[in-house]
Amino acid sequence: MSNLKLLAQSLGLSITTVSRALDGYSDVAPATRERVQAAARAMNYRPNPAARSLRRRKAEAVAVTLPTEPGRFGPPIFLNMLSACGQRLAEEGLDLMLLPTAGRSGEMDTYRRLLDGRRADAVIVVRTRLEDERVAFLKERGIPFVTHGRTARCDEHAFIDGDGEAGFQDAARQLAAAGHRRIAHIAAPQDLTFAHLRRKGWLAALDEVGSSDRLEYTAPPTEAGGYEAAQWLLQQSAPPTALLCATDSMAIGALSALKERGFTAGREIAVIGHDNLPSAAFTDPPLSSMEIAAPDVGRQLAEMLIARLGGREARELQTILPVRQVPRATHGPAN
Amino acid sequence: MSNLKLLAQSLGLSITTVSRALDGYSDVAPATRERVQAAARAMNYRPNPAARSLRRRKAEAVAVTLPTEPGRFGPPIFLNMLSACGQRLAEEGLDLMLLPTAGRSGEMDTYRRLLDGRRADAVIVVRTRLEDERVAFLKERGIPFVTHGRTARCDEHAFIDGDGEAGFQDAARQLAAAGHRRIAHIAAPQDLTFAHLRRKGWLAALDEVGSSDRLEYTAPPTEAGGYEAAQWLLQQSAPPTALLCATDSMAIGALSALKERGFTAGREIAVIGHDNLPSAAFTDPPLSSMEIAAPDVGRQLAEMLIARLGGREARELQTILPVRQVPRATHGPAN
DNA sequence: TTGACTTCCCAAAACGTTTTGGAGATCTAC
DNA sequence: GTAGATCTCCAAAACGTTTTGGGAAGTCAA
Repeated sequence: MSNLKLLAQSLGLSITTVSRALDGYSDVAPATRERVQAAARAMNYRPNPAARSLRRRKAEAVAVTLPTEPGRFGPPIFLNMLSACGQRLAEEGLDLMLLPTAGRSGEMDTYRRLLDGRRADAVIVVRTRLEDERVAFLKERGIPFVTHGRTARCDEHAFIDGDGEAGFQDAARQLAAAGHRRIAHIAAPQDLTFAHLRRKGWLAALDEVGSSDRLEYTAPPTEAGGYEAAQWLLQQSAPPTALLCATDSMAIGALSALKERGFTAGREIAVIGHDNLPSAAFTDPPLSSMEIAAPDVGRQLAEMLIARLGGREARELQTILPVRQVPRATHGPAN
Repeated sequence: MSNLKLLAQSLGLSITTVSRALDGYSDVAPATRERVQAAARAMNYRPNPAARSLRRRKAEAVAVTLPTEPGRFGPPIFLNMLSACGQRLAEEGLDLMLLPTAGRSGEMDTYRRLLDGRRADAVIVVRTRLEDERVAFLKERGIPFVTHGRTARCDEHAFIDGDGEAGFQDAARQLAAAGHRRIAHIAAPQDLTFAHLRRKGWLAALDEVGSSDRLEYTAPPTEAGGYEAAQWLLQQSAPPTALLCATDSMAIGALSALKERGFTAGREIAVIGHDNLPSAAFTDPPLSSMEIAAPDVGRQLAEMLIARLGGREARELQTILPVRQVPRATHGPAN
């Protein structure tokens, strides 16, 4: 549209001065600065982002890579988080790029292209795994990044995560206190960090209350996975009286399996999930769940990214958010 | 990392020739071309995107703006669609930018910034409204764009959409054929095009079968909205025997309301939704729904964008995808 | 008056591509 | 042999910023 040259000409100034005036340098007279700013507004001048990032050698953009496994992608609220994150980044003049990666093999290719091409100044990594090659790669290259979820070596990088371990420990403890003795866990694949930690919390609570049963079944983190898991668990010789599910999606599948076998969740068998999906309040019976007790994970994520880009140490940017129980109707006592 | 200058030096060629060799121009000798390409691979050269787009005067990026209304954002599968779209765009060297817009007022600001700054060559508009100022703005500016969903004047722009009207007409017709006489509609706000069209399909079917009842209730397209709508409809003096819901989320809320009043969906009262959410198969009873009968809306969206950027006329890029019924257990006959 | 300091401004050189407008060979046809 | 065609290649000029390294006035102290 309009550029510095035009702006400078129309003001009878040099490009340099106009540029510096807009950037608020101190070596331009206040009067001139205001004149320039007014003119810029009038011509609604916007710096050309390509030219700017060419010169500054920065992309002024953050990328988030989306592992597009066959099937669904993560919890449905995920887009909301990204959206909140993008909103905060935009305030800082940073674009948010969506980088879908096809399958786990293409993932690293995408990363290489991304970084060789300097298309982003920083990266958001989601769906972290305990041993995450993406994280290793980014650390080796020295690119700032923040992960959504922890890894085995997360003491060495910035991350934000909910305290799923404590959440599951709490939940299992409460179930035990309510008289449950066989508290089963419906687990998600254990290479995913969140799944690992939630299981760990469950185990810790079992240790705590001295229960020796270790009923569990691992399945994909979907409704179908939860259904399959519940089916299997219920046909054991000593079936569980409570199902602690890695995600609400799985819990919803489990509810369906219970119903099919004539059980009422919350009476014969307790069910608890995690994520507090919008639909959790509307299952039958309404699903007891838990959720991260912060309204703005996306924004916090952006904040950490910005801090990291500003040079803050990764060690100072490690947030574990508390998880709050959302009791509804399915966590009832053992009968 | 490495640039044309280095590459040219190491090959004893000029920058021009290297550039043209990589772009496959015909005025460079085949032997040279291959030598250059090999060297580029070896040094894993990637053109600097900022420099390229500065010179080409193109952003090599597509933006999608996300209206972040308070609360949830659209159907949960949405991110999957974007992901598929981004994947196809990446093959074409186009980045996908996420542009969250805060509230309906900030929306146009975001658009102006986006386009004044030439940050994107094309735009994806989602959650279209019947009278959509975003569309008007883009058309006025002459920026290529594709909408996901129709508008009142969609004959003048590229769009992709499911045939919700036919889907709802089918569904209502089938309900009538099964003996239902009071088929109510749980509508989403009518400024949203998809909501308008689905309602229209419902009305058409009622006309067709000569039903004069026009039971309906409009609410936000969420579980809570569906719950509220069902509550209201069921306490009318002549309550409906079937609930045709604008979305599965609403249908899930409606199911919950039915249960609360002691009804079994699919027996006393039929319920049908739209979207075929992953959880629809696991509600109690499993929710009858419908869905777009195409596996790759996201990819098709990308394809249209690419065609549009390639100069194809908007008129030739208007896709209405058929909607397929997904009968489960809640569309049962009137008793 | 002079020299040192400020204050305000600017010309020119980057950043890494693409594109324009040839230039020097080599070949073809007469 | 020579005029033109044809093949290869290249120097230089963009694209629109930011940044470097001053320079020309004006101010102040001696």
